Amino acid sequence: MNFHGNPNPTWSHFPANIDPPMDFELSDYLVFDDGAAGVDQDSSQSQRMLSSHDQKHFVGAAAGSSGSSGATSTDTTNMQEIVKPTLGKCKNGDMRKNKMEMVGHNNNNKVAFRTKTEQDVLDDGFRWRKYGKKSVKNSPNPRNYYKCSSGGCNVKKRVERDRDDSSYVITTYEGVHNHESPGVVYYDQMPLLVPNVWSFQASSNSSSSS
DNA sequence: CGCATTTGACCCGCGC
DNA sequence: GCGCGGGTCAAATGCG
Repeated sequence: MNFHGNPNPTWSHFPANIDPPMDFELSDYLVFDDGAAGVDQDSSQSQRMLSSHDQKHFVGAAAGSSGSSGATSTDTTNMQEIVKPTLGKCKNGDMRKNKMEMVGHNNNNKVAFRTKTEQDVLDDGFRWRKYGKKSVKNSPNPRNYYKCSSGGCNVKKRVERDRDDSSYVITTYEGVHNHESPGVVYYDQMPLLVPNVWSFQASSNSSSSS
């Protein structure tokens, strides 16, 4: 995959007041704090069930466009809603703990998006290296696993198509980038780093909710 | 040549 | 204890 040649914008770095020039539709946005891995195989179920949840926030503040990595094709992007599930399913963070460890608890931040797009992989401005692909039982579509290719950055990402509506892609981010993205957007002299936004949201959510 | 992708094997947790 | 399912590794391969 190529994020650089990808005509898609870095859709995740969203300055609040910029029109999202994207050709997909962000349908749902989930924040999983406290390391709860509720997204997993239940991702589609989660957000579906979450849609009935009353904690919804519009994504406007975290949405926008980056336009740095070549936002070209665009059409309409409708940010719909942010749902904060705060699920507590917590399976386990990393089963291969003997081989790799979660560096810091930043990795506990999990965010899942459901995005309406024809593309399999959305360009979020970061460079991802695919390290696995797996067919999951709940979905006819394979799930792809990516790691941030930046050294020292242990952010992971899962991408799968919605089993019920293949026009939707469910992207799950795990962890927070400890670096700026190649496609970082400077907005008002401030680099907008999506992971930071997520981190902020997640932490603020968790902190404020308690 | 370096980096990304592919893909089968392996590991681990969980449920029965 | 065993099987299943999900997640990760790592060698091979391809591409720029």
